[in-house]
Amino acid sequence: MTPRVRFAPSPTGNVHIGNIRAAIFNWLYARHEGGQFLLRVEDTDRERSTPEAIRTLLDVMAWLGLSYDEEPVYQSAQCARHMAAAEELVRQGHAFRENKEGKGECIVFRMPREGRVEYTDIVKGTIRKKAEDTQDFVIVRSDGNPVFHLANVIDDIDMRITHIIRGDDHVENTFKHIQIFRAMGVEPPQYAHLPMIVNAMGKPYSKRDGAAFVGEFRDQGFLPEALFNFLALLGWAPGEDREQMTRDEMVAMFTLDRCKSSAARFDIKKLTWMNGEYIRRLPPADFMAEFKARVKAGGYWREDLPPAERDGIAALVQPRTKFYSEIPGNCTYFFTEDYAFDARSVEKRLKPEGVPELLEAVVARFEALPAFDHATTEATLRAMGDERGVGLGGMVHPVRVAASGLSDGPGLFELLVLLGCPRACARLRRVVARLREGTL
RNA sequence: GCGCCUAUCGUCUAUCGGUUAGGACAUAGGGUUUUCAUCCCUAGAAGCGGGGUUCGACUCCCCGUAGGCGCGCCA
Repeated sequence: MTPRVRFAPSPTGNVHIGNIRAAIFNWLYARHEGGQFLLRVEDTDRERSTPEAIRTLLDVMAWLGLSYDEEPVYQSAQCARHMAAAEELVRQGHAFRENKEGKGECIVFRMPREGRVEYTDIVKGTIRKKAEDTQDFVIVRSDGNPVFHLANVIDDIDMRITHIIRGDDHVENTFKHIQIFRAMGVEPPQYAHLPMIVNAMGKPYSKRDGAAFVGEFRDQGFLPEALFNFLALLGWAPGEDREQMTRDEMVAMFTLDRCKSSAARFDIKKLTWMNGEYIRRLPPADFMAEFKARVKAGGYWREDLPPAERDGIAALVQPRTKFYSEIPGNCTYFFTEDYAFDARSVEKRLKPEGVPELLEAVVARFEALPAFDHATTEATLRAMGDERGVGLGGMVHPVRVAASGLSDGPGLFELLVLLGCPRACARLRRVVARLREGTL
């Protein structure tokens, strides 16, 4: 029998990072085992389960590449089936009607009165509980609607789910669930409860800890591959010190018995590092697509940019980008003459005595150059640095700040060549003028 | 309160009774580079406490301690 697993979120408009991690583990397990990964939308809460919320859920799944194998099941459509099951349970004596607190008649499921209830969790081992520590629970509300436990189990039966991989917060529910399975005459599936993801304080990860929803990571410019890789490593380690892996590699190595059972802290620094790794390895065309979109959104994009210049800029920005939302903030000077000057850099590199004269001298030499390329610009500044006894650095720093407004970024000569001689010299001249006016 | 679960560097983790307890992120220092990023090198950094079992415990058992989860006519 091939394994069938499912991701069963309730669509609330945002998909929490902990939730999607469960989806990832289910997906990896299914793909590793050659089984099926199914999606069940638990949309019984009609208020929150709006079409937009469902849309968001599907978008997030697609973004992360969490492909599912059959048409999604919408739980709201299964209500009649749930009720029929409840009636059956009453008929069999596994459940009974009761009017608690005068709210009207509801259906209560009977838990065992003696002995113990236990199951073997693939990641946590055997978990057991004395029957006396369990309690009967409502499966159909007095308003006639099935409760989560009932709906969840009946749907899992109907979908022929073989392995339930979900968050740790469900371990207690599992005692209830396996009893419903048995009462329905169905052998319970295998369970694997994943550790929770917690924040830097070790508390449950929430909105207050920064990005908590998948959409926020996407907006900040994290790559789905990086987020997927990072999340897969929270509670799972393939061994052999493997960390950065392709999706195929993860699929090949994923097993539930290598999952840990203790909570994992979400370390945004490591995610950021990993994202930088993924961005650096991106094919230039892929980077360009996002680069262009971000620059455009920032209002800096110029359609008239020659392709060579455009590609050159992206090539310089790509290796320095850790996440996309750094764009275009870290490279506006490529697109506009009205770039911002970093105050500390100006103070350190442009304010010292003699800088205007130095920049003027650079302009004079640059404009006399027969060719304006990496070799000639570097040779020029190197020679000037030697003549003045300030070294190459003494030339590069002021020129960089004048030309870009910043003291860090791509190599100066790459930058100058991309700007071209006329534009670069105009920038230096403008800086000289502003320094003399005292307007910088 | 009751029940269940968990416990290795600051963080993610490896270790399935015998290791100088390994790797990665982060941090610090150094090298390369015109800066930044990258890259390379180096350093510091861990088995919660107490009992057992064993020739030998991070590893198995028990007791503490701490934390998490659950105890809804929420999901």
